[in-house]
Amino acid sequence: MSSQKATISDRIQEKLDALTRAERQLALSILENYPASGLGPLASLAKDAQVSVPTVARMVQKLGYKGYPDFQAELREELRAKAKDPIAKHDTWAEAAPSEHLLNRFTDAVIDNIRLTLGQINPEEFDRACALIADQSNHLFVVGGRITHTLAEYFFMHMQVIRSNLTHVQSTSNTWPHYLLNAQEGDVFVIFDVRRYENNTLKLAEMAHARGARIILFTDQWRSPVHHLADVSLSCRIIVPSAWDSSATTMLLVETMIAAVQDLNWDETKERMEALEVMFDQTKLFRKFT
Amino acid sequence: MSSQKATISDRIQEKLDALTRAERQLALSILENYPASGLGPLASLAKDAQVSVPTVARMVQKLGYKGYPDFQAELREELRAKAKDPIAKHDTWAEAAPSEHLLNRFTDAVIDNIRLTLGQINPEEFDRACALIADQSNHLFVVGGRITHTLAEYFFMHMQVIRSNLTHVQSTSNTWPHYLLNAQEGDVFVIFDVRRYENNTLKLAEMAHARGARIILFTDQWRSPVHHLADVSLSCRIIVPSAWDSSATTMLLVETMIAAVQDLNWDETKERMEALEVMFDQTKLFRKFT
DNA sequence: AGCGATTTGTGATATTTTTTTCACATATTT
DNA sequence: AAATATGTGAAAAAAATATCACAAATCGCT
Repeated sequence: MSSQKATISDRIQEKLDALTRAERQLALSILENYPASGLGPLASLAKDAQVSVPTVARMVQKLGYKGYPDFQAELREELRAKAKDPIAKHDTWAEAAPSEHLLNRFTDAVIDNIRLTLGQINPEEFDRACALIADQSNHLFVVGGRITHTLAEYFFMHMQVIRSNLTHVQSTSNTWPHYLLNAQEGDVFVIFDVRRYENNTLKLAEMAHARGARIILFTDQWRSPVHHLADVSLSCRIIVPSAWDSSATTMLLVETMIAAVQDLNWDETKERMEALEVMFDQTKLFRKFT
Repeated sequence: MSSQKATISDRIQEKLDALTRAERQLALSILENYPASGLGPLASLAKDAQVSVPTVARMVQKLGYKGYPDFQAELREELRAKAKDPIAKHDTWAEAAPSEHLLNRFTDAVIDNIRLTLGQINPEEFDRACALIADQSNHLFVVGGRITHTLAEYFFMHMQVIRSNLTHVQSTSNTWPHYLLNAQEGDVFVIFDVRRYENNTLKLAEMAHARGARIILFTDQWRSPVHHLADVSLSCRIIVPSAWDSSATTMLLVETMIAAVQDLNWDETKERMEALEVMFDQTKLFRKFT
């Protein structure tokens, strides 16, 4: 059911035959660089199309709009819809459920979060962060807060396999100052801090920064205050139709980073992974996967 | 360095720190559905961002434009340029990165996982699971394994706020048989088990099942053997271009379930949540979010 | 080619909308 | 407590739009 709403572009092309010479000239000019030209003032559009002002006014009414602003509003709406589109062709994600079902609304929101988050990411920064983390000559500290400690743990757990020389710090714990005693210039802190930002985390970041460590921050769209101290800030959108915030997008980034670091260290990691496999087989802790 | 001219989006992000709270709120709103919202009248933009008209006027000048129309003109120009650039037509997630960049490949895979996972979900089963979990007369056990224990913990942490009468069990721990002593008919087990499936988890499930408990299972596309015992099985696709599997989709489902259960128990939870808020404010553990 | 009908542009004007800017009260932050 | 930021309501200025009448151009047709 491609009930795709007809775009203005479609509408123009459809009516192209019913238009007069000057109007057609105008129409083609609109399509020329669509939809940018239609979003400027009427007079500019007229000038661009080398057509008079009344012609434009007459045509938009012919197309069925109340006036030029009306026409523009729909163009903007179209742009809005298109921006969200890439995969939004799905009317629903869980097709068996109505679109108002939480499954669909929640997923919509998460996809949106992913889209917006990735759109704002700076790949160079991301790569730089991965390189920092992959370098085993720096000690790696992983820091999580109250909500984020599961993400931190997830990240830490994988890093344990990928590299050595790392520590997991829980900022809500009161033992963390001890860890800092070992921190030195050049060490790397991966810090998770989303709203509501935790003062402990900020303090820890400040001390780490003072000691010359580099900070990679996973935060939300409003950015933890830690980001002033961070070498690389990755801010994720976390809004969902829930009383809670979503960590799904952050999880995606974390996993991507794990994969990237893994790739960088593949030569060594390979052996570790294989060793792990053997160990699991021996202990019969896991079933063999076929 | 890319010779791409800096977009307004870039510019906003760059200056994000130099902006005040309301301005930042506005800036994020502009980025929200970029660039459509910036192309409408100033007043609408202000309304969308829930910000006053002068704030908008002040910000665009702060960004270096002579006035709002000036700002809009550049937005249109950008749109024009983008439409002409054949390379920009690529639908990448991180637009600043080539489509072969891991950020894009990984995200593609996850979106795919989400799509396929949601497509296979039975909403009635999902709702049934939520209802079971929301019912506080059943004791709730949350069970995680080696990899999944972070997800289990995440789920448990939220459930602690939403309801009482629950226990977190780690299947890899050897203390879990003790928990089972308390399990009785009608109790609910939420079990996480993805490949490689863990024998301990299976045993635990068997015992729980034998005692008449009901099982809700989060697993992967190949399904843990536990699924034979489960009342509701939610299987998630977890394949990504990495040596590891992805938990992002499972996380999405878990969060959706948290939101759904939250909704079901909202009357009671409301108070708990508010109490929590007050507590955080008192302890000054978190900063006030505006 | 030439005629009538239709379309289009011109220039002006009225109308509406939008932008800009104020001063000041209220919030918020430091 | 002081400094800074923000919203309110209003009003002035600017810009954009909608219209009009009429002349010029174009078109369709014989």
